[in-house]
Order: sequence, then C-alpha cells, then structure tokens
Amino acid sequence: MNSSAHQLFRQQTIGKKKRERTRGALLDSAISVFANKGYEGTRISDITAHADVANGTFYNYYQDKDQLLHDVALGLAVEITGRINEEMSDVTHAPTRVALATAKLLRTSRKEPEWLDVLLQGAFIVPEVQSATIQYLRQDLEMGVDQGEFNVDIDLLLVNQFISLIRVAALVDPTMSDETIESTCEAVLRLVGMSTANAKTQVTAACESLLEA
Amino acid sequence: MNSSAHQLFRQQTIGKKKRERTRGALLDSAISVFANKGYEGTRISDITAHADVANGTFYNYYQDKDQLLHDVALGLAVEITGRINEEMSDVTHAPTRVALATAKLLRTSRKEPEWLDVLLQGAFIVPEVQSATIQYLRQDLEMGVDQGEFNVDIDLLLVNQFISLIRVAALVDPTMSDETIESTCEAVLRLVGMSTANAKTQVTAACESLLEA
DNA sequence: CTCATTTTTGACATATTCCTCATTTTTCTT
DNA sequence: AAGAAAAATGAGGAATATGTCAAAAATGAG
Repeated sequence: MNSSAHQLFRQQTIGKKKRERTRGALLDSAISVFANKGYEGTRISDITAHADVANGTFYNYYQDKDQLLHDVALGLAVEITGRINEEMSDVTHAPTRVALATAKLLRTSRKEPEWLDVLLQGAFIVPEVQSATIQYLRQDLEMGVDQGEFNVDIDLLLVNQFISLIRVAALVDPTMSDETIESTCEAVLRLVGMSTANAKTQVTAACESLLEA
Repeated sequence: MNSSAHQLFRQQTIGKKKRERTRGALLDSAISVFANKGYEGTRISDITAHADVANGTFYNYYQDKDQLLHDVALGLAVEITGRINEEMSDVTHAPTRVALATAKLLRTSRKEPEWLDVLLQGAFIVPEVQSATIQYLRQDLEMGVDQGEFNVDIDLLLVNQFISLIRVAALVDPTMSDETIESTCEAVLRLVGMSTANAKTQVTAACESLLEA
C-alpha cells in the first residue's frame, strides 16, 4: 500500500534517522486512513498496512490510536495555521484577515482534502488540538471587534460556530469549489455581524488578492 | 438496566401487542446508547442490555445497527419537527418562525438532550433523515427571502450551515442555557443576512412569546 | 383455561481486533 | 566490513463482537 498523494510528515523527516522516518510514515498513513474511515472506524492494522510496516511496529511508536491522533492533528494544526499566518503577516484589517484565512484554509483543503478533515476530527476530540486551532482565530475576531468591523460578542460559542462553518463546507462540497469557498467566507463574515453586502465586498477583494499571489 | 428518563417510543406502543412494545423498548434504548457512546461506539449488546432483553432478541427486529439508527432518527425527526410545526401554525413572519423554531428545538434539547444528539447523528449518516430534517427549515428560509427579511441565497450549503449552528450549541453547552439558546438564535438570523441589531430584536421577541406559552 | 402461535432466550460457532514478545533483520558507527 | 545497538517482524493468546438457532417461555384468541 502506501499510495498517499501528500507526504507532509515524511518530508519533515528526510535525512533523519530511521526511527523518525518510520514515525513520519505512520503519521502520513494516519492522515489518509483517518480521513477515509473516520477515527472511530480505523483499525491499527489499517494504518500499519497503509504504511507498509508490520502490525507490531505501531506499538514501537504509540500506545494507542488516541496518541496517534493527537500527534497527527496537532502536527497538521501547527503546519496549516503556521503557513496561513505567515502569508498574512502584513494584513492588519480584520475582515480581510478573516476572509483571507478562511479562503486560504479552504484552498488548502481543496488541494489536500484529508488535512482539514483530520485536523477537524482532532479538534473535536483532542482538547490540545482545539486550543491550537482556536488561538489565532480568536485574535483576529477580537481585532475585528476593536476595529468596529465585527458587531458581536466573541466567546467560545462563536468561535466554535465559526469552525463549524468551515467543517460544513468540507462536508457539503468535498471538491471545495470556488463557489463553496466564497459562500463560506461570506457566511463567516455575516456570522460575526457584517451585512450581506459588506461581506460580499470583503470576500471579493480577498479572493482577488488570492489569485494574484 | 433500562433507566431512561424519556419513553418516547414506548409511550407510542402502550396497549399494542408485545412485538411493538419490545420494538419500542429497543428504540428508546437506542436513543440513550447512541447518545452516550456515539453511533460507531455502540455495540448491539449495549442496546439489548439497556433494553433488558437477550442478545438474540435484537435480530428479531433489525438486521443491523444501521436499520435501527434509521428508525430511531427518523422517528425523532418526525416527532420533533411535528411538534414544533404544530405549535407555530399561526406564525407567518419568517424571522419569527425561524427564531421560534430554533429556540423551541434547543429547548427540547435542554429537556431531552439525547433526542437532538441522536437526531443530528442520524441526519449526518442517513440521507432520509437529512431530508426529513431539512424540509421545513428550507420552507421557512425561502419564506424569509420572499418577505424581504433574509438577504442571502438559499442553497444546500446554507441549510447545512444552519443545522451545524444548532449542532454546535449542543456540543459547546450540553446544559443548553438560555444564553446559549439566545446566542444561537441570533447567530442563525445573522447567517441568513439579518443585522446584529435586528436579529437581537427578533430573538428577544420570540423568546418572550415562548415564556408566555 | 387451553394450546397453537408468537416471542424470547442464551450458548456457541465464527470473526475481528488488540497487543506482546522472542526472534530476525536493518542500521550505522567505527 | 564487523558487530553492537536499534528497529521491524508476525505468529499467537486474550479479549470482544457478531449473528444463528434449537429449545424454552410468554402471549392472547377462542
């Protein structure tokens, strides 16, 4: 087996010792299997088979599925949020930041659908992953309130509502069409209290700047 | 075992023949077990144990877990949407209908948290349950657009975004406080394009009329 | 109350998954 | 290239779940 398109973790372990390379293979396989069978539905043997290692090898690295999900999802969270934040370091307008981040995230999901899927599964199961995921989002939302652009209370419920809109996009349209991306960006801006017209304007601008890059 | 608070299906089968009563017990037990262990996580034996029947009895009624989920979730969908719609038969103002329906649904979830949980699990797994759940919602949303109150395109994505906001409420605050209910009602109205202020007004009015009843 | 019919029972055969560990194979330092 | 350390292997025992069925028990119509 071992037919993943992506190679996130193996990429990170090239040149390192065998131990780290095998761990990378397990992590990459976990992404594919979790995404296709769901966390509950995957068996340890699914992952080892996908990674082309023996059954027992798994236990040289993890004690159980939970630990693996923790590492995979946290790794994805760090990778994805890191990338997006880096690319937006010069954007200070909160609505633009939120629209851009959402669009970039959903674009990532178009290229690597399994990443967002597994990240979100982890965010709903592993508290630490949830914190890591929420962190940046909350900052941008509070920034928007300070700037007088978002007209809503920022609390845990709102942040989770935001994330659930992302999740729904991936669920309803796994191909993640441009239309789905734009609709979702507009929806999150409406959720934080912007008018339909205003949201549309922001999203159009953000998506154009995305095409230039 | 058999310590459910609710008795939805057994209530419906009182006086009927033994066959229907046992089926009712299985359905009620399924609600509790699915809600507490999740669909994937529940074993047939969990359900029979909870229903105080022998293992083999399950197979006199259903071939597998999927069929049981289908019946349970569809039964819940019919029961819940039926009740809510009946109580709103005289309300014609779309924003009021949407706010009221959302508040009523979340109130139901406060009294019977397992119902909404299982209904939503079913809606994401069984297509027929999804249709049944979406049906009324879509009507009200389109009514709101026709009335010029909702400013947004009604499509499958939007309807699912709506449902996901309901789901998040149950996830973030299982006790379903008044605050959570109101915040969620406001959020769904913002999602469909109402202003923050306007949404607040509608929700306040709707929740007051709810207290009178 | 009787007894044919319906329903329940639970032991068991089958199947799946988990996890261990003694052994083999690979790695990589010198 | 040698060889000690690290890593991988996979057979197999323990645990758990599924689905069947012949026998036992409960039901309810007459």
